Amino acid sequence: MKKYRTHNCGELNIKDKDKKISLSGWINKKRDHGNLLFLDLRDNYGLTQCVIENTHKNFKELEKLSLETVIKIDGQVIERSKDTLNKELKTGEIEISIISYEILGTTKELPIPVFSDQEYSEEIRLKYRFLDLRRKKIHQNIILRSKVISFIRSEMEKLGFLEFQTPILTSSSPEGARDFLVPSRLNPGKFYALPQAPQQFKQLIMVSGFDKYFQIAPCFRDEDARADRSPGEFYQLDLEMSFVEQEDIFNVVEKLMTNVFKKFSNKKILYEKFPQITYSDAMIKYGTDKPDLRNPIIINEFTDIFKRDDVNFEIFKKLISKGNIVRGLIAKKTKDKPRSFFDGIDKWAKDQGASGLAYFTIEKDKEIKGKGPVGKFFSSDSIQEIMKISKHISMILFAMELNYLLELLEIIYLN
RNA sequence: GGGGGUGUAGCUCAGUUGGUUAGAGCGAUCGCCUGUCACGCGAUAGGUCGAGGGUUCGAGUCCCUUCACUCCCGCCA
Repeated sequence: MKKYRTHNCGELNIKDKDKKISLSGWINKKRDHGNLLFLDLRDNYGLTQCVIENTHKNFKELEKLSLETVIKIDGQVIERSKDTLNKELKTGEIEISIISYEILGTTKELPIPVFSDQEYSEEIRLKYRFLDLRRKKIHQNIILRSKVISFIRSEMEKLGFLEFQTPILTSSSPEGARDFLVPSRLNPGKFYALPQAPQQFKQLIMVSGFDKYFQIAPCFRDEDARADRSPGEFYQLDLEMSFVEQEDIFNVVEKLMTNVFKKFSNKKILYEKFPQITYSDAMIKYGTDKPDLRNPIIINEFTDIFKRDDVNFEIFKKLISKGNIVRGLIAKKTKDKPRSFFDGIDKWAKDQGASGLAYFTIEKDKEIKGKGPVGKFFSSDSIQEIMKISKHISMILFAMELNYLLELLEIIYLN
């Protein structure tokens, strides 16, 4: 018998029935029925339910052990009766009848429970990082990250890339972000910088003729955090190729990204070949150089509508004559929204620094007409002209400046 | 650097218009319970209401200062 375990907590099943085994792990959860105790033992690989009855000499001791105590259990694999199977668990067809146990590590009272889906503030999670990383979801995320990175390495190698490490302590490079600085003991008053990206070193590699380089590279930037941006330090897949054009690089990255998502995600992959949009097209249609193409809304050009004689929106007409343009969003299913919905959007636009938001909804009862603050300025004909863009529109928003529109996309999409 | 929000039990949170002894769930401790898998039931312990100052007969609640966390802006190829 091995000292700590013969199996891990995720591998025993009905085929191991009657085997004498040993497991080591953390007590994930206890269910104490007084004369019968269930104890879920957890390790990196999974959970196994162990069971002991009050006729056993160790029953009272095991009952007293607190969660997260690390123990070794010697026992026998037994088949669960049909009505006590747990299909949620890989090991749910069996359980371990405890023969003896040994405490490997005790615990104080836990500041945060491991067995819980409750969310905790980052502050408390980082303070007790070792407990946070024991929690199921976080633990599995870390395992997933390891597998993704390892997969990326093997894919890059298959594509003929060589992996290089580059130095961390370096001199400052003239990039946009502020450098992290590390004082030098040997040169008092002088500092190393941490690399914002492996820029200089990979260029050295490439001019030395190594042809294809990649690195899962640590990058350090001394800038403030954001909700979606870790402060200071992150990793990026960094790559360089020799004697190639833009398309060659797209081919490598597209293949890699689709393979990663095919392997690790169940989500539908929308594009094997990434859509290519020029910067100017993206700015005109979406108002951003990183559009989310799952969002069907695009920004339309309405300057000509406002030039019509049967449209009497004088403020915009005046601005157009000075060379401004009018662009707008068409939103669906907004006709029956309460006034507060529109006021909310208007207030939001003002919060963003705009003077306000011109909008109207379209009524289609007897004749087509515009409703809302600026609806009366539009003739039936001009609205029909707008509806050529989409038959299903019910609201239209105008703004004179592109920047405000792009963020409106998001808020309307969500509503 | 600027603006907003939050801070109450170990954790997650409630606390009305300023008014008696500040509550709940989970966790902990103790007791009961032989088929649970978020087991169930009962009891007990646990509080500098972030800190400091002020207003008031009286402050978790109002005001000022300060600290921490958090979100947004700035910043980040």
